[in-house]
Amino acid sequence: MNKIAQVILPIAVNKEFDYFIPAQLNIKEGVRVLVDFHGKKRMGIVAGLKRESAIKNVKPIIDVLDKHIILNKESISLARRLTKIYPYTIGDFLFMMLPAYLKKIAKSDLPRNANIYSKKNKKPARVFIKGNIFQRRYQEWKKIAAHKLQEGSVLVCFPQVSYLKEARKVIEKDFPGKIREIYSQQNPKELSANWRETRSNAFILGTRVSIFYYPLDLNLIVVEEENSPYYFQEKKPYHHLLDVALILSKIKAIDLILSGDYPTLSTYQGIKENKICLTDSSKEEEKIKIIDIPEFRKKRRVISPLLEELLRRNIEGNKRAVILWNRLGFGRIATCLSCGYIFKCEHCSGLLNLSLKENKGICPYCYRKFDLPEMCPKCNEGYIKPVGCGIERVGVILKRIFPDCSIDKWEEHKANSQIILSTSKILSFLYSQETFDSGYVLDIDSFLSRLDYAATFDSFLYLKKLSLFFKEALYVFTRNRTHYLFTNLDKNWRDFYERELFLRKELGLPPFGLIAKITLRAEKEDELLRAAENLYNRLKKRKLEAYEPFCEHPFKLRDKFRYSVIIKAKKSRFLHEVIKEEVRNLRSSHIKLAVIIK
DNA sequence: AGCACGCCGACT
DNA sequence: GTCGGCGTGCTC
Repeated sequence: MNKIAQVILPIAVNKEFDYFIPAQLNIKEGVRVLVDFHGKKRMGIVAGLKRESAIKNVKPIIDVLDKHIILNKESISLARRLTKIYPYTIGDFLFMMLPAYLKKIAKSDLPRNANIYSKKNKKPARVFIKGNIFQRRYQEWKKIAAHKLQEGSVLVCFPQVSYLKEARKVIEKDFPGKIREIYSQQNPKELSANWRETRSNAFILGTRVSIFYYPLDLNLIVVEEENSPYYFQEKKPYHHLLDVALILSKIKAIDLILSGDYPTLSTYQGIKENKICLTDSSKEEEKIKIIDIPEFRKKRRVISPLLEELLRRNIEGNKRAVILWNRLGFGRIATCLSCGYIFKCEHCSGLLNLSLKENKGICPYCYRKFDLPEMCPKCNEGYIKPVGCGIERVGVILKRIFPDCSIDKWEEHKANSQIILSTSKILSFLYSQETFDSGYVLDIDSFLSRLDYAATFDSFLYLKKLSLFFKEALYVFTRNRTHYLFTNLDKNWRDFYERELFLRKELGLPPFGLIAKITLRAEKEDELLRAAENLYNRLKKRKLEAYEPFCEHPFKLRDKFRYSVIIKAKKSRFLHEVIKEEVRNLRSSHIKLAVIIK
C-alpha cells in the first residue's frame, strides 16, 4: 500500500516533498492537494506515490482538490526536462500548465482525460518549411496536418494573436468546426474551457503559452514564423518556445514542423547537420535594391535627389510607395531656442520626440505623451523648437516637394494614398497581404550600427520581410555599401547564412557558443550600480567570460534604471547553473532581474 | 518562494 | 540597552 505522496510545490526549490496520505483520501498521481508547508496551507501537485519516506516527521495531506487527474506523467516529465535547461524548478513549469481556475485553491471535479498518447517506437521528424508567405507555407504543411488530425490533435504556434487571427481565416476553410484558439489574452474562462475541451482531434491555433496547455492527444507541432523574437519570454520563467516544442516532440515522439521565410541561425545549423530536413518552396526574388549614399555629401538630407526622382516616377505612374523611417514625431528632440533646455520624459531617460500635430512630446521608449509649453519653462524667454527629423517632418518635407500628392501615415493610410510613411511597425501587418509598388528604407544604417552581435542578422531578416510588401522593389539607402549584409543580400540566401556562421564561429557566438545577458532593474540608481558590480565580480571569478556592466538603452525605463552584464559560455548546463545562483543571490533585494539567452 | 534565525550597526 | 536591516538556511 502506498502511504506517501511526493508533492511538487510552486516554490524555488527543485525538490519533491513527502506527505502522508490519510486513509479517507483518494490520492492519485497528477491531482492537486492541499498541504501544510512551513506552517502555511499550500497547493501542490502529486508527482509520485511510494510506500515509505526517509523523512522523520512526515505531515499528512490536508485535502484533495481534484476528483480526476489533471496532469499526467508526461506533463510532469516535460516540466522536469525543462528544469534541466532553465534555472527554474519543476513547480514553476508545472504550474504554468494549469489554467487560472486550477491555480487557485479550489476544488474541481471536472473530468479530464489524462491518457498518454505516444508512439514510442517512432523517431520524430524535424522539418523546416521555407516559404515567403504564410499561405504558401500552409499549402506545404496542411496535408501533413490533415493526416495527423485523424489520430490526434495538431498545435500551430504563432508569434502574435493578430497573425493567428488572420491565419485562422485561411485554415478554417479547410478544417471547418475543428479550430480552437489558445492564447494568454483570452479571458480565463475561455482558456480554461479550451484546456478541458481540446482533448480530441482538435486543430489548435495558439501563441507561445499554448505549448504549456497542449492537448494530451497532440500528434503534430507546427511553429509558424520560426524566426520571430516573440517566441522568447524574458520574464520568469524565461524560456524559448522552440526549446519547449523540441522537448515535447521528443517526449511524445511526434513530428515538429518549423515554418518561416528564413530560418534562425541555429535551425540553419541543424539543417546543415542533417538534423532538420529543409523543404524550400520559395523562389528568390531580387527585389531589394541597395542605393549608396555618397560619402562626400555632407549635408544630410533625408530626401536625396535620387529618392525624389524615384518617388516622382512612382507618382507619375500612379503607384503606391512606402517610406520607412523609424523615428516618431516631428522632431527628434524638443528644445528651447534661447537656453537650449531639452525636454525629457519624466519616467525614462529618453528625450521627447516632438509631435507638431498633437503639440505633445512623445517618449520614444514608453510612448507616454506630455504637454509642451510654447515658451521655455526654464528660462521663460525662448520658444520651443523641434530639432532633428522624425517621421512627421519627413511627411512635411515630402508635402513641400509633392504638394498634390496624397501622403499619409501608415495608421491612416487609404487605398488611394500615394506615399505612406511608416516605422518598422508595418511588419506586424505582413500577414494582411496588402501590397505596395515600392518601398524606401532610409535609416538601415542606424539599425545596422546597433551594438549587438545580431544586428546584421536582424537587419537581414528585417529587409527580407519588408521586401515582401512590394511588387516592384525595396530601395535601401546606406552609407555602408561594402558591408557584408549588402554584398550578400542579392545572392542565394545561403551565402549570407554561411558568411554569418563563419563570423559567429570565429568569435564563439551563438549557435557555436552561448550568450546570456542579465539585466538588473531598480528604482534606486546607486543601489543598482552596487548590485551590478557585485554581480560582475562574482561572475568574473567563474569559468566563463564576463563583460563589465553597462547601461541599457534607455538607461531609465518606466521609472527603473537598468544595468546589464553579458556572459559567454560554452556549456548550457553550466551557464544555467550560474544564472540560477544569481537569481538566488538577488532574491531578497529590491532588484529585479531579466535574462536573455541566445 | 517565504519565513525564521542570528549577527551587527544605529539610535530613542 | 533595543530596533531593524539583510545574509543564511530550511521547509516533507
